[in-house]
Amino acid sequence: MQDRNYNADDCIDNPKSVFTVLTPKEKEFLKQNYTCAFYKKGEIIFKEGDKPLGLMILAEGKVKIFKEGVGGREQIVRMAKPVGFIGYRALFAEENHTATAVAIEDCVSCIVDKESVFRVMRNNADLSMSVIQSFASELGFSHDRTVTLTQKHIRGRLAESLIFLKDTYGYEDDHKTIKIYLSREDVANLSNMTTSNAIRTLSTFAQEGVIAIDGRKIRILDLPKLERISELG
Amino acid sequence: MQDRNYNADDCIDNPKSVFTVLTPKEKEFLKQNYTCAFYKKGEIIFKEGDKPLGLMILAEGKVKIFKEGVGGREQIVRMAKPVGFIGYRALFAEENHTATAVAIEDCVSCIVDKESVFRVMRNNADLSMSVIQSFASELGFSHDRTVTLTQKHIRGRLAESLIFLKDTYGYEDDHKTIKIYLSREDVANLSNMTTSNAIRTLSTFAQEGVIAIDGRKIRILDLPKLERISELG
DNA sequence: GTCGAACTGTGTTGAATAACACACAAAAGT
DNA sequence: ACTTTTGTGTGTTATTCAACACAGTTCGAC
Repeated sequence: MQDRNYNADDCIDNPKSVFTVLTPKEKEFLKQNYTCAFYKKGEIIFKEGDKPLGLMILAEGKVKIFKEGVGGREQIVRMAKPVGFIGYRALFAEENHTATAVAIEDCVSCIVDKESVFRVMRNNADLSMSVIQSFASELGFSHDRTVTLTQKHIRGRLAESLIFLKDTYGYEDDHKTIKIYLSREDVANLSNMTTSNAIRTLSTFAQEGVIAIDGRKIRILDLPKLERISELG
Repeated sequence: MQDRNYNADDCIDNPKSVFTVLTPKEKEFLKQNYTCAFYKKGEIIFKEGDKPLGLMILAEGKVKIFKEGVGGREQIVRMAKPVGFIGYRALFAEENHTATAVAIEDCVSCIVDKESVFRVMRNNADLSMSVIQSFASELGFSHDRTVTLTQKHIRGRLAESLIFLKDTYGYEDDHKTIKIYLSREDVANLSNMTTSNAIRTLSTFAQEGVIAIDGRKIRILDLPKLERISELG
């Protein structure tokens, strides 16, 4: 965790961030009240129980957010991508973090001081509405996931997870390879199954020609079929 | 679904509602832009796919919100109580409803016109912040639920559901009976299990002296033990 | 009050999947 | 280069729980 030569202002000026609704003056204000941090792959960004210090914006890299369940078994509840918030739920609920965030690859994250965020939000209703919309979408996603993970069978759960990863991170230049490289264990923790079963089911999908596996690289060969598997449960 | 002699202004003036942060003028404005509706027990308030018309406030009664999953099997994602919002996720996400709401008992609900809500929120940051906080809490609850429903065993899931119902609706005057009367099927749909297993497990709990059952009336006799069952998974 | 439908309760069977055990490969540290 | 650790892959066993079947009971409608 150390600073690098990343241009810190990028995440506030980034056209894909929610900050596009801000006035130049407000952007300037935020830029004066934030710090940037670098995280190596595998590093913990925040932990269950930590107090949120401010609004964290993931500027570069990918992050998994998970909760520890029965017997320390982890369930991934969210996958973050740039440019997006991380740890904002706890901040706005005025609680400590109820989940842990770990860098999947090297990351750059900016933290805007809590007071500054709240001050800008008081004056700019558009920002508040953006935050509300983020929450509303996220909650919808969480409800969907609850139903999927509890009701679908292993194949359906894995298929849906692969589609979710594709939708979230997109493809590499070949338009087939999912643009994120997870361990089998992470795939399992995302899909509510054991690592063994994730490995087994991925192999089966590969045998059936739905996907191709090369180490952690997963290529989707037959998306319609994958969607069908996901639908059927 | 018909109007009754319920004093419609109650839900906006109610000290437990989020509207306490409004100025008298703003309250007056909202009161001029909303309608009230009465729903009989078992009636559908809104359905998956419906377009949200405004911000619904549950003024009286209890409501279950559920999603249809694999093979039409329903999963209850939320239990609403007065005074609280219902159907607000879809409204703020600018989507159609992704879940269905059904009255568990006779209900009164007020709908504040969408435009009016948004207008007041633009001018009153406190209201926006209240909405944000509602969302943040709800999302935390949903994440918790995902982990519970996927990882805990039947006994743990049922125990947690009973505690959840107690925390949400409280006790009757005897300080033991949970103040909501659900069918075994609803208990099952809340706890991700079949009706048969809900019945069976409730019986077991009763035999063990943890709870007492009298029809749909459930009395918690040994809360610490119930909490232990929930903890263990 | 009577009928039918929905709800509740209990036993049996079978399928899904977690748990475990182990072998091998790859990566990381010394 | 060697060891240690971590990740991957595969077979076997054990357990949980859904599915099904059926009987009794309560509730609501007529």
